[in-house]
Amino acid sequence: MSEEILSPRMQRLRDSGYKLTHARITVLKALERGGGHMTSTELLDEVEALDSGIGRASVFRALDLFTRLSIVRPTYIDSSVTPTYVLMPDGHHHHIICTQCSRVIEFEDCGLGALTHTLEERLGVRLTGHLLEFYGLCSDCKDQPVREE
Amino acid sequence: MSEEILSPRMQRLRDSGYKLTHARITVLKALERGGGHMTSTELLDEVEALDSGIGRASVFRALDLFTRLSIVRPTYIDSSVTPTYVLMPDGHHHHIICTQCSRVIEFEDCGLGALTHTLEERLGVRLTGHLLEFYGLCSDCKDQPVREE
DNA sequence: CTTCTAATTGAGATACTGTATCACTTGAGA
DNA sequence: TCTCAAGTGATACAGTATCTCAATTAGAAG
Repeated sequence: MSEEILSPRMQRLRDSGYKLTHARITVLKALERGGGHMTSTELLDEVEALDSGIGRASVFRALDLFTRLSIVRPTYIDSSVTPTYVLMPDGHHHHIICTQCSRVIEFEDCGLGALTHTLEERLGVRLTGHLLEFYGLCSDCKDQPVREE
Repeated sequence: MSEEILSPRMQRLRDSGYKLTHARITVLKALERGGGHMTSTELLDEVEALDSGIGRASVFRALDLFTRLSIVRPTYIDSSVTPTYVLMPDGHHHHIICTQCSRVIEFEDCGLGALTHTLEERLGVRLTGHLLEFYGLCSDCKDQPVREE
């Protein structure tokens, strides 16, 4: 395998003391294909398409590991039954979730670099990433009353 | 019932056109007792303790409604199977999650008021709340290598 | 390259959480 | 008080994540 070109994420895996296994690499590829937002079901399908030999358990184990490494982050967008896994390219991600129609609007600038630094110094922690979510009504839902579907 | 003293949250419920039912009030009380972070299981237990006549379905329905009103927000702190419901007193909440031991450290100031305003103007949305999560290692886990338990 | 070993995996049974259904009850406006 | 849409409780059901364990594998050492 062409292991000479390791993506930064795979590098991070190895540097943290984890093995660079076929299953983990495949899950990472599937996540990257998904465009950043994927439910576990969508991910399982994508992994299945890439390599049908990989078991469910390994996919969930990889997700769990990636979460701990801030490569990915589960969040609740639509259903409470299935988290959506958000890929965090540089350890962070920001979006707006419409609480009416579940539309997700992403945005880039958050200006949280300074706060990250302040928190690390003040609390003695080591921060590897962050997720900023705003909730509200998108431009389409804004003028409709808040009601159940 | 002493309905004369309505908490701001209950007021928000009614103002949005929802009935102020016994089940919803009880779920809100249980959430407030829980100190702000509760899994659905913990919440079900707490509601059971307050009034054993309330059914599971109503608790989940209330959570769903409260989520849409930004009274509460589910987030995945520990396991991906059970979201933790975070009470958002003023529509927003901020915390740091240790990806090693799952400890949650809360902090107050986020300085996101200006960004909220900018986003509303630029994107034409109506924002009712936000959740800011930082991930990393707490002061206790910082010096240990990243490993599975 | 071969050996070695702890880490990791795959399969599927299992556990558990959230949802759907439906007859009954209730909040709140008239 | 009356009325009825909104909401509820019970429970069966659906679907997702976990657990277990024998088999496999990544990567270090020789």
